[in-house]
Amino acid sequence: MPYPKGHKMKVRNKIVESAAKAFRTNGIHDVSVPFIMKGAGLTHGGFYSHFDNKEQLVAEACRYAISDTIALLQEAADQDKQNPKINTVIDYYLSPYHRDQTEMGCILPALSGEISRSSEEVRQVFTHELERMIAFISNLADIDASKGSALLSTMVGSLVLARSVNDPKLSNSLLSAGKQYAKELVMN
Amino acid sequence: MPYPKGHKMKVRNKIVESAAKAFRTNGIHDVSVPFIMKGAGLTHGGFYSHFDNKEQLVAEACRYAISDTIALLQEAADQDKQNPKINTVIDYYLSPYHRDQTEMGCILPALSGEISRSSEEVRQVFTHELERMIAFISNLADIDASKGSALLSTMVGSLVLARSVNDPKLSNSLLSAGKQYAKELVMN
DNA sequence: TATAATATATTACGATCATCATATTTTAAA
DNA sequence: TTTAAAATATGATGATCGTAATATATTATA
Repeated sequence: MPYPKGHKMKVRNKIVESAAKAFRTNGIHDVSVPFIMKGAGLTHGGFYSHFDNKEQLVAEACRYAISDTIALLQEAADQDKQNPKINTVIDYYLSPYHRDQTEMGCILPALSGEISRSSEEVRQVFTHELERMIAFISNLADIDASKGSALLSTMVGSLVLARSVNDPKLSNSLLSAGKQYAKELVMN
Repeated sequence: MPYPKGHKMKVRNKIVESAAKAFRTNGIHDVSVPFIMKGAGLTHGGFYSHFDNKEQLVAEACRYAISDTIALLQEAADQDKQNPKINTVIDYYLSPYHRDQTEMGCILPALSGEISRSSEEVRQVFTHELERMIAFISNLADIDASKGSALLSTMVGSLVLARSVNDPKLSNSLLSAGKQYAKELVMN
């Protein structure tokens, strides 16, 4: 057996990571297989020994990206012992930093639009991961899933709009408004 | 002078309309110039006598689509004399009908993700139209622009998530939660 | 009806895409 | 050190893209 045990799996993970980064920055359709492979330090040829097609990679990259985001938010919540943890998460989520740092940011504002036009396979994965995200948020805020959904929707909507406008002042005000009313929603 | 006066302008408008429909259904990058022209009853060759490039059309289609949406929401608001008008708009915006009718629906949930990765020209137009949308919503709900922004964000976020999930029950619950808390936001 | 300006269609170009076939490199085991 | 399986790279295919050049069709005016 050539190549060390687990080598292929490691490479496969690097491809998924590269894709998850690239998709969040540039969208799904705008990112090519060769570009993703280059980001993983490879050439395009070997792609199909790892995945059946691009759509399969999209599904895996979605799963990876949401898990990553949940872990990141959990970490942010754990670090701050003072505020209600949900407030820390809201502040992080709707910060200028998160708005401008698309590469490592939440996948929901970056790709939801495209996902809604993707294959059933991708939407299936996305659905499952979104449920996890809603559960995470609701649990952290100690609210029911319905209220948690509305909270997440406000966060996602504010971020996606803040990212799409040209005017920094308007963008910041979208973030601020989102933060304020997201927190009020949790409390009332 | 061949062709009747204003003929070219009419054709141009048909191209913009065709693009606005196609983009909302299939995204910007996934829709080709030949496809748009076919939707307007033409072939692709004449495109560049109407527009400098595709990006210019994207900008015009965005402007057209948002104006169209505002007019549609205004009409819905005017028809219902009983409820607070904003509630009628919220109910329409977060209805299963609007979720499933992407072709004529609001551009914000459909294209915000892609717009945030578009040219300055497109983002400039989008910014201006979003400001009009916020003003319209705030005015209708009789709230300030900050609260109006948060309201619109909640509506957009709920719809974009409801469109991207695979499970009808989850999708409907995202709409319902959005409706409920959007209305509460207006009242409190 | 003939003409000429204008609008549209046909055709083509180079680039890039997803995908695949084939060649080359890598390295664990013999 | 050799070998052969496994992983990766190279190169090619057909499709489609945005864009442009050129040919054809249309129709208000003369």
